[in-house]
Amino acid sequence: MPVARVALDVPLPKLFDYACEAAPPIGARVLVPFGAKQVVGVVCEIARASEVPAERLRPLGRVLEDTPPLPAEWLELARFASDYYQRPLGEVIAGALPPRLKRAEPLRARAAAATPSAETRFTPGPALTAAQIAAIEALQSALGRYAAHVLYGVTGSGKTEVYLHVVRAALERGTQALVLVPEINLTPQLERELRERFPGVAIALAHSGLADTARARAWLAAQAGGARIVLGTRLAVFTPMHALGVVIVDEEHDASFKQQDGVRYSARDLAVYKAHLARCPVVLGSATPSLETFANALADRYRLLRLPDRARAEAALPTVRLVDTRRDAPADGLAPAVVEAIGARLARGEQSLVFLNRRGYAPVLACSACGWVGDCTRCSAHLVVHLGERRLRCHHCGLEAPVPRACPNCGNVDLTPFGRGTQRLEDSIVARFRDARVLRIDSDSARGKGRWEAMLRAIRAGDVDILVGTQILAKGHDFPRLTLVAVANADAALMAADYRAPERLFAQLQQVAGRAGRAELPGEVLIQTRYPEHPIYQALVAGDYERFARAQLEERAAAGFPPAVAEAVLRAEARELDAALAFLAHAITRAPTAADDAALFDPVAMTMPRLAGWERAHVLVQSRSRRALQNYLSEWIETLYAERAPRGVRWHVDVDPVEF
DNA sequence: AGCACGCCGACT
DNA sequence: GTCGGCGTGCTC
Repeated sequence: MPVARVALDVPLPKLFDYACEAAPPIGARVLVPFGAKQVVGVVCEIARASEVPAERLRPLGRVLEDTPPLPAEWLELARFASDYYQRPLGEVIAGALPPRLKRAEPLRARAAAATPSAETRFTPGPALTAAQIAAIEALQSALGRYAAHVLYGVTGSGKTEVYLHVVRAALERGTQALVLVPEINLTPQLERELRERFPGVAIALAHSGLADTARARAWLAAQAGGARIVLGTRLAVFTPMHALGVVIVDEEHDASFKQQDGVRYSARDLAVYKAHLARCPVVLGSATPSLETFANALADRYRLLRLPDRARAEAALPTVRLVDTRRDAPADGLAPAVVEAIGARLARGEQSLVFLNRRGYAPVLACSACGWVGDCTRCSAHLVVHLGERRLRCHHCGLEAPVPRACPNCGNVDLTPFGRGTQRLEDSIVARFRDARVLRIDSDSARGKGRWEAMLRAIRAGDVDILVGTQILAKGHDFPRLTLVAVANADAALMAADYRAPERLFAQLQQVAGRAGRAELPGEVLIQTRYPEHPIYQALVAGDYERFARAQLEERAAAGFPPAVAEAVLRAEARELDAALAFLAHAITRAPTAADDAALFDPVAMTMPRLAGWERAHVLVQSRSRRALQNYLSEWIETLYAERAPRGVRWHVDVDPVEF
């Protein structure tokens, strides 16, 4: 009797064997008895016999036939993620499946949609630049085989147009395209563009904003091949595809591609592997490629395609100027030079954007009498003042409290908001520019169905003079009348004790700077800083990402940081920090010895030790080679799985971590 | 992770 | 007397 080896959603690094009369297809969803319950799993292997004694084998429940078996290539990607990210296959599969398919109730078949036409219609776009044509030709010639490309194009250089042409070429070969974007807000705009340019082509969306049934149906349409284009966020990388022909990762440098809980995968890295499995090209697009990606390009593992100029001949890159706030002191957050520049735009009927990457009214509420500070009880963070709703909010765990009328410690009624968020900045800008139409855009003001889209329309229609916003505004949008970007408080990010901080700050500022002057009007960027001589700001003024990236890579190599080395952490979480640290101290004694190709560091609390009531600490592991790191980790955690973690302590491995 | 079983303290 | 605390073991 054959044995079905089934992946189940349990934190155990193994498959579970079930007896069956006839072997179910590999990749089938099945309902199986597990302990006292019936659970949904996925058949990963068929074996002739099991190591489990026959009397303990239970019969496979039933095969769930409302969906076809998952393709071998899909299982292969899950298996790769399981090995690379050191998580049991069952957990990887459970994290990859849309929630609706983790339930046994059959998904009702939907009336077949109109059959997609055989031929691909493509609405012509703007005339292409020579650089765009060269990039498109290079990508087209790579169709049908695996090849990784970095599309390094300055803001406004028309990367999207390159994507569209490559998607077209993939569709014309009868294959599908997978397009990943970092944030859910970026999907509507790209979806609209895809629908306009590919009329009649079925597009499937894959992101967490979809209803469960819609997400499952999109998944099935992609697997069956009816959906020709799949567009989504990081989770879309797990969409099974019938005939994948090209993978595109837009804004590939963006940290959102790294999943920060559960299976901590990088969708960008898995996208590259997915393309490898499908033998198709992958395009990693960015104006500021991640250092990992840039290093791969320099090492000729990825082919570098440059778009050095803006696509519209009349649109020049914005000039970047530093405003030294030691000399030009800001009032209410804006230096006189910035106020003057905004005033000039108002006079000319142009738009300004004031960028402040901190939402809320003020980041801290404090008592001037006794020094009390409004802190989150669950996180090592201050509560942020949201004045409109009169609430204090933790931006990490979502905890909310009313703004206290008096100091909870000493009763003083004079509580002071310290610092400045977008709400406060908006207030002072409204007060200063009385006749201007000011719009604040951050994830608070954009919440609610259709709000974000409506705001974008208002900006494009010219109904707004001054925008105040966070990075939600920074990505991928074209505002033709926007000619000034002022960065209110860039220096905050310089203080971060994180070797990735310079890279992130550069990318963010370059990104937001790129909103200025995308049409015929010239753009200007003003960055307020106390450290105008800092190399990051100098690099931004020079507009020289490549030089900055090379310098950063040298620094990283000299200091022994990625991408010169591969990193992972073993992280522990507990109610008390000591319990987490004690577990790690014990775990270290179980680590493989005699490994001269991996270095283990001491257990330390994380930079933000407490999150949502859990105290977090970790042990860093570094290695010259990814393969060696992987072997080291799997050997190590095999012993940890075999032991039981102390009560109240949970642990996981984070490979290629971005949070320390 | 769940969930069962199992052995010791304050209550319907 | 038993409800329930969480320690330990197991899930094919």
